[in-house]
Amino acid sequence: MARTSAYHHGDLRAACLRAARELLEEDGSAGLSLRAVARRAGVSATAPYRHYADREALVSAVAAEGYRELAEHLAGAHPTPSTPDELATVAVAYVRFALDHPALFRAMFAEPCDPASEERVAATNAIHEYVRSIVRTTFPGADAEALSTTVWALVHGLAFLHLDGKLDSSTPEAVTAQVTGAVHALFDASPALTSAARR
Amino acid sequence: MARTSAYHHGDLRAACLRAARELLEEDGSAGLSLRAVARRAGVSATAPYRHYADREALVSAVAAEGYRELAEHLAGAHPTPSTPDELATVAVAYVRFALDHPALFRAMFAEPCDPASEERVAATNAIHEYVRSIVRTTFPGADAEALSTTVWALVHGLAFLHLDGKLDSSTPEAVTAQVTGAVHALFDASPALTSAARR
DNA sequence: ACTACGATGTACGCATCGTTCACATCGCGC
DNA sequence: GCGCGATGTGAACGATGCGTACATCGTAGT
Repeated sequence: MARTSAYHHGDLRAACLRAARELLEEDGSAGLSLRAVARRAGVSATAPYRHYADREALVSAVAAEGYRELAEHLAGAHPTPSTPDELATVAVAYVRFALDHPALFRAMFAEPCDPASEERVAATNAIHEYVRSIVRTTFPGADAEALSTTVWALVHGLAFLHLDGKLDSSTPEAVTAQVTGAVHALFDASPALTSAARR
Repeated sequence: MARTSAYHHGDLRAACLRAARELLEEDGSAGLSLRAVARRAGVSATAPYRHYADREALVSAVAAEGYRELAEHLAGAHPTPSTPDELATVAVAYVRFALDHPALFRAMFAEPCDPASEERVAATNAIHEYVRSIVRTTFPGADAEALSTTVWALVHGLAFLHLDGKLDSSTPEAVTAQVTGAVHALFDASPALTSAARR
């Protein structure tokens, strides 16, 4: 905590983000108050306003960070997926991320997300583009646009259903099996999709 | 507003629910405060506490009502879907519902949803069972459990992605085409699923 | 007919929150 | 040195969730 002085913090912006992340993981979205963030950063209640216009801006920043981490996490699962199996691995990583960071994942997707935050739209576009590129290499003949949103939707829906306890998330294996099965169900249709694109 | 007296409201419970629904559609989830609900019902700020333990309980009640309406809406789209096309119609209705009642839909799914609310889990179980029954009649040979959660996840994900503006929701036709296409992509795999179940 | 009681609302208070505004304090460029 | 812009402080306002004590009603039992 490189504090430049007793008065000035040094890097309040980053400290707020870190505090916000921690509060999110600890107390859920409800616990994320600007005042609590300020408290945790050891700073007055109004100091964060120097760096974030309002609570929404802070949440957006946290969400954007979450998007970046998600992207890293997916890339970590498999750098260059090019088969349905490898794609399934990435899908499992997506759902795992949601289950490992439930409050963060909800903050990323479960809020109105005013489109004004460019940081946010850029990050989500990156995710979409990433999925698109995977689909392109995995199914060169298919309609990449349509198929990528379809697979994204499938995985995204699985993540939310798991988060809401609608699906069996008791063991990592159960989740893996569920997600892998669902992805394969979709990809067994790839020949049909491919021919449809050629038609 | 059958008010039994100037003092007693008559049916505050129902009035609160109605007010909450209205506030949700008008101001989004953030605008849903117990005090605002009380105000709209023309009653003191703490009166609703007689009927709902806390804010969370009210939201749960609204969400449960939302689940019931969703079920009705789906049934209205097609009473007894038994082909992929008819199932796609129901899927479109699902996404439409989300887009027509964004705040309500988010309240239904985008919150931690403590599993203590039986009203809520019962309602969501009903939805899941409904999907399951459709899948069973549409694909008698398939693994109904696996396939139904897969299709639910697909549609659910599409709904959220549309809600978040990640997909083109500019015209109803675009939404319909998107959802129909995705569902068909999944169902073209049904023979594979069926054989897998038999294996 | 009266009365006691349980259900329903009200009045009031407390802690917290988001946000604003005037002011204090620091570091850096002149 | 020193002045100015960036950064952080403090008090304050209105709104919120929620708890507690009290008021008011319909009604059942006498």
